[in-house]
Amino acid sequence: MGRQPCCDKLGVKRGPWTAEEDRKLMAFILGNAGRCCWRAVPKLAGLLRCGKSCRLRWTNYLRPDLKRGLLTDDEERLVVDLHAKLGNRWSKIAAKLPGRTDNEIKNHWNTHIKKKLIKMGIDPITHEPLEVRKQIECKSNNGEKSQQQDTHINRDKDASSVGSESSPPELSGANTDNTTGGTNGIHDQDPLVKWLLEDEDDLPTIGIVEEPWLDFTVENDVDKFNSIPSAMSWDIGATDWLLDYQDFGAGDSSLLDDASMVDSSSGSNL
DNA sequence: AAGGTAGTCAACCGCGGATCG
DNA sequence: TCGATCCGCGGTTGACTACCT
Repeated sequence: MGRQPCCDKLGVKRGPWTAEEDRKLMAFILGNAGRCCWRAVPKLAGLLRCGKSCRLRWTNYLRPDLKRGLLTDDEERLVVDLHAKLGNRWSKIAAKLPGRTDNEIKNHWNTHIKKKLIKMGIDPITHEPLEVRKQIECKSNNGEKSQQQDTHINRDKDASSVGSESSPPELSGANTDNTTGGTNGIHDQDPLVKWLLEDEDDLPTIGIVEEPWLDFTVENDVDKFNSIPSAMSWDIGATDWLLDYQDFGAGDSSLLDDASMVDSSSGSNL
């Protein structure tokens, strides 16, 4: 493809992860949560991967708190609403859906929700009814600038624009009352946006647990983590998954190759 | 049955921001 | 203050699968 590899080291493995690699990564992270940076993980875990690849594999697939399977209708609606407010800021959206990853939501958006919205006659970019969009484009062609597209682009580019943009598109998807347009500061009063803008500390508790293993960054204080009992990570709601995972057995090379196995083991869905 | 096409999703890439010395 | 390093994010790719002809 002509792109430079993210890791210039020769011999770094790429492509799909094997069950053995998954096992190594899981074992290392669970045993050493927070004790080093991602860059050091592959070396210490005995993997021929770059740290970035390890982090991605962990956050998108191996994390114990992940749900698997299709998004529920409620989750889809929430994604649509959040997308209307935030645009393609998938990580922010994912942060409001416990157990879902930004990658998963992004994929689901592109493969499912986008089409649904179009079928419903809603523009997946602006969240305006397509008829309204056509009218706007007509106006735009007559010399009037289309605020809709610009607004969305700005939102994508500038996180700080949320709540300050001049004419944000209103909620769409389940909410069809999206033709009212916005006024300055409208998002300041929007409970959804308020919620979105809350600090991570203020996340609602629905389905969210403390996740020390997720705080696997270089900033973590090594001593602090050393002081945490090694079993602690598993006392907070994700142990069932681990138990199921372990039940597959170390000799089961097909482990995790089949996503459905993980689906059934996680057993959770909204 | 075989080949082509579309859909899905895991994984990769490069950029921007945060942090550190 | 500045440069180096690392991480996280969003966009994109490509392998795999299902469906169609």
